Amino acid sequence: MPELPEVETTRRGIAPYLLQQRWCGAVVRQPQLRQPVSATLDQQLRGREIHAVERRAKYLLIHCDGGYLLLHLGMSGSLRILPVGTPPGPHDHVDLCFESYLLRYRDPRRFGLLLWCEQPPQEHPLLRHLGPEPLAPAFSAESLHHQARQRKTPVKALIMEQRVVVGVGNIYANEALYLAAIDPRRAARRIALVRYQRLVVEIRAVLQRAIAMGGTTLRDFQHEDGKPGYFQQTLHVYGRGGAPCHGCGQPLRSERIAQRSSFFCPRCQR
DNA sequence: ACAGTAACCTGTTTGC
DNA sequence: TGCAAACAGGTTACTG
Repeated sequence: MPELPEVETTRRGIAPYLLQQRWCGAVVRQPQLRQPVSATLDQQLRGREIHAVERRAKYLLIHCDGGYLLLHLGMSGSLRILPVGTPPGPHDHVDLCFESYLLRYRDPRRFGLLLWCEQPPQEHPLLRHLGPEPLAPAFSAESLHHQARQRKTPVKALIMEQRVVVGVGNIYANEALYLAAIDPRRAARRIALVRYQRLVVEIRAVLQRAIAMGGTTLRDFQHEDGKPGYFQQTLHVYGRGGAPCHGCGQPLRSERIAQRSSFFCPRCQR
């Protein structure tokens, strides 16, 4: 599930429970994630106070005195606030504990990440090479057009590259290209600046809309998890191969582009 | 420098 | 109906 809007929704959901609080400790049941979870996480966190809960790309940074917890949800991760003593399910790998509740990390596929870091974020190997945030001014049509100059790669692959722009996952790459009327297979260098201007607008619009909707259905992190479906009613192309285009009624095409499932309207997108 | 592939893991869906 | 293959929202490392 986690693309940028869901990570941002998670950040907003957990932040009120974390800010100004002190960690009581951590329980690691399964340390084997994308990188191993520190065996001493409990000692590393215990007693530290949290100052800020930040998002960079799809990473969450929980800033404490003396360092920060770097967290990624991978393909299947989720975080929830639960009462102390809630029995863990099969893929509940880590509990991060406070006095009267806990932050529980669940991740069936274990592509996620949970690291205690003391070096500055901008120097961290996982964060150092990340491109601009899509909602920040540094992400512009001009820079996108410039980076696309020599690139024969399909434009969809380009906008999913983390060093070009962060946080555009497979769903929103498909959606944004549909909204911008650009064929996702088109070589990046064969797209004019004016079309990149529209693409930047649509990437921002689709992400902002999804954040707004995620905020309405995933607001309460204390109870169940509010799962997917939150943005699904408004998807134009993703997962709709063979179904009629919302614009022209022609059947949408489904194709693998750069090893990712892709959906587009061959008539509306050129 | 760039494009393509494999790999990390488990759960769910698809197809025979 | 049952089973195996294919596929899934991400990212990185390696290959040619």
